Amino acid sequence: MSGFSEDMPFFDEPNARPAAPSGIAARAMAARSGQSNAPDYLKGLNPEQRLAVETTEGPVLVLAGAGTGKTRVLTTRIAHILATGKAYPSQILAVTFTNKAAREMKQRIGILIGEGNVEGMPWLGTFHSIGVKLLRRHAELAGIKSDFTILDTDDVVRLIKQLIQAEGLDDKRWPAKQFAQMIDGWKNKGLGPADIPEGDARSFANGKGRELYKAYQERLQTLNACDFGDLLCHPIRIFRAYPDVLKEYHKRFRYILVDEYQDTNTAQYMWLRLLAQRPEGVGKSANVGGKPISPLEGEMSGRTEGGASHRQAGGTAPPSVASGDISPSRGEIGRSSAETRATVNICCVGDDDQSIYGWRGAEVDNILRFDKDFPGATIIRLERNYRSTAHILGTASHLIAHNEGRFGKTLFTEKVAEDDEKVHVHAAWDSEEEARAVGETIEAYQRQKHNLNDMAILVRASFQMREFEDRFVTLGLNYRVIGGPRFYERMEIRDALAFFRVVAQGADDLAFERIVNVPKRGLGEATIRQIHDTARALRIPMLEAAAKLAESDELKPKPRAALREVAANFERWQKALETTPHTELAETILEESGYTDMWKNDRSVEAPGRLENLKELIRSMEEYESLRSFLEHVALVMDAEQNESLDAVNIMTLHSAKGLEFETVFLPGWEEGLFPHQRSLDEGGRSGLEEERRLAYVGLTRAKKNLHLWFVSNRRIHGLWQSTIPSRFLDELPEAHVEVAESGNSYGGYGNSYGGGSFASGRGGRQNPYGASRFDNVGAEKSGAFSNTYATPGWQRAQANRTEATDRNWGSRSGHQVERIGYGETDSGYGAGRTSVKGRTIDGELVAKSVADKPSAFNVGDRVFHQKFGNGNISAIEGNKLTIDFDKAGQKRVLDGFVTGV
DNA sequence: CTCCCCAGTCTTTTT
DNA sequence: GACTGGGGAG
Repeated sequence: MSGFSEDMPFFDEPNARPAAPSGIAARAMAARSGQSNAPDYLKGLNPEQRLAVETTEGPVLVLAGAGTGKTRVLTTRIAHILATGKAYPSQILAVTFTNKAAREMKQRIGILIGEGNVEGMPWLGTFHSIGVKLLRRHAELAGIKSDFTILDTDDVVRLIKQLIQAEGLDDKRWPAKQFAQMIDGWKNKGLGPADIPEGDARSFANGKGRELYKAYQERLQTLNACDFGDLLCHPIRIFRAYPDVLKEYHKRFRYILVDEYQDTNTAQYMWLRLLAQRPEGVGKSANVGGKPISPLEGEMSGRTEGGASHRQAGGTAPPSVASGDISPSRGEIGRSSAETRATVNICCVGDDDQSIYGWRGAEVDNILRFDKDFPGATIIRLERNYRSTAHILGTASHLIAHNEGRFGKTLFTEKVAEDDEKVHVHAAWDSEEEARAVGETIEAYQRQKHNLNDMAILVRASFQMREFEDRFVTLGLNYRVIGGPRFYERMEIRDALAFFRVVAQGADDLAFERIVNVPKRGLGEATIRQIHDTARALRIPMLEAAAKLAESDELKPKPRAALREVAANFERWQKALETTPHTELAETILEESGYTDMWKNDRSVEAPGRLENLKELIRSMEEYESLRSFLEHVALVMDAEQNESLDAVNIMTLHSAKGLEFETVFLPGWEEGLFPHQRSLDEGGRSGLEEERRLAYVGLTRAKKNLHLWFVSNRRIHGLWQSTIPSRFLDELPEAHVEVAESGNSYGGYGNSYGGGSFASGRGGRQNPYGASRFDNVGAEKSGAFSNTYATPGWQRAQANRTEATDRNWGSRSGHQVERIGYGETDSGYGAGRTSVKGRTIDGELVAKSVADKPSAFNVGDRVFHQKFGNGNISAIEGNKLTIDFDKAGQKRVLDGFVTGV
């Protein structure tokens, strides 16, 4: 609750060190009393874990393989430092990447040392949230005020677009989004406008890249705003320019801990180095290495002057250039006697094999280079896996062994049960069958009393999710999608926040622009430009400018009145800010602005959900003290909460599955082009492939007991059906631990080809790896159960699209009986829209049979129920397509097979 | 100023 | 196939 503990005076004392045991320490000692043995919190750790916890001094790298108790080590280590009185909670810097990880750590430390004491850990958080904290304290050193706003990606893109237009450039030829990504990339490397490579600068906006970047930074400054990258880059700049400030933090942070170190980017690396790198060891070794300031300083100046050449020489890993500079001096510190090395107590935990974020700037090199960066580092490997069966581990290890350039770890487990199942590999004809078969497998597990919550489907790309969702809706199987669009990224949330932002900070022009004309008030481009110009000319915020304009006669009556109302509204709300509780005020704002009404009057399907989200937003505000503190958290912290109480299958991407574990895991889509993804191969070459392989490794190691991989022969990509070949990763799995499904939910057609040594035997000159006749036979045996697969739009279209080459594979299909057709809940489902016109030429007969021969059993006015949309009344019928007015979801067109009479 | 249609895009994602 | 953003028509 009190955020003041960090400002406790003892930091000013030179050799401040808790002399007497603190409350926690005392308690830990009490726990230990009576036995000379380890305290409770150390019990149950294996020897390696314990070493990682107890090696508190000096640099430590913990290589923690999947499922080896990484978080446990991290949290216990903190507890240990606290309990032994080595530092106060406020003297520990612990950084994570995600809020989720930070939250979990806080919670688990709380369990170890008592809830109340975690409050005293103000420096446990994400890189960004700690960055904000630093920046709020020293904002003026970065040229902004400490109440700066944090812009998210959307704001940034809009801002850049304005700048591009202001430069007189074509914003179509030079997309703002692309430039935003470039800036992000530069900031990930810690590069300011002056530091970026000439080539980069030239490649955008007719060579104006650098100017644009500069203009962008200036604009941020005048807006008193930061983007996410600045939250790291500003502190770095401050630390470098103001050694005194840095020194303050050197004194403060006795212990530094970093989670998921393999995911750090260059900027985060620099940031850590600055904080970990002590020029002097507690008063004694000021002249060791002869460099009073962090050696990074040298790297810095080098880069500013000869940035371009430096970068070329350094290739993709600029810091390695720097580490060359650093190592000698560090070496001396490292070798110097133990008493002077109260310096680099940094502990990084990570797994090079789980580095999957190279594409957003993470440098695996950071972790691979750790012992060079921090000479004398202790490297501890955690290889004892507590999660998965031997088969799963064996499979994952064998796969990842195909990568070069890794530390090399071999996970092992001690629990080997005879009845452990091997890893299953299944083949399916197309993605729909894949979804159907996975659904059946899930239901089979469910019948064996497995919880849906313990099962997960992990996909490579999010478009794969849809088919599973569709299938599960028709099955009535509960599922939850994890990691979709973030709560605060939704339009209504962002709109609402924009209102709040303007109220809290009248100078927030971006927010103002977002909502001046929301709901529509007839304030178009022309009026807004006028506000803009006035604001620029008078150097005042747009809100003020709007108020001024409303009082002048420069506007036509209509916009003038509208603007006057807007200005008056904000003035009123800003006044109320002092007196009204913030949740109440928020509600008032949304009411009075007409925003809630706007959605109430909206007939679209999403409207009710949006209103619900707004309510949720207000509800979540209650946890915060003020509107301002809420806004700060919402920018950084807020994410959609999931309904944990519901028993549901989890669907998510492989990326968002990192760090999670499930009893049963399904990994669909193991095909060349999708996984490994073609674009990774094209853009990343060999290292791209290796990152994909690590992603596969992450996927495999999520499973505790049951693991099912799938690949299909046909997949629809960008709306087109394409035949695919099995992923090369399947070839890299060890036969001893893998079992190719022969029957059951999958067609067994592939079994033999695997037995022959390769799934992908047909790769390259692939004629017909799935063997048409064999496949047909299997299909025929099961026609009763499976035939409806071939009535799907995908099938229809595939037929329409078929070519000479694929023709014979399809040959005998069309004779199958059609039971039900199409997707249920999308209006654009089967038969609707343009494609049908073309598609029918070939499969006209089939369509005619299945659709036209089945007149709808419903009548206009009937009350029906739909799995996804709930209850509604039929308002029109056209063949088997029903138009239904749903009570909640609004009007929708749906096929009759998907509703039942009520 | 607003609405609608068409064209272009479609890996992964945190903060 | 589906979604977004821009341009053109009303």
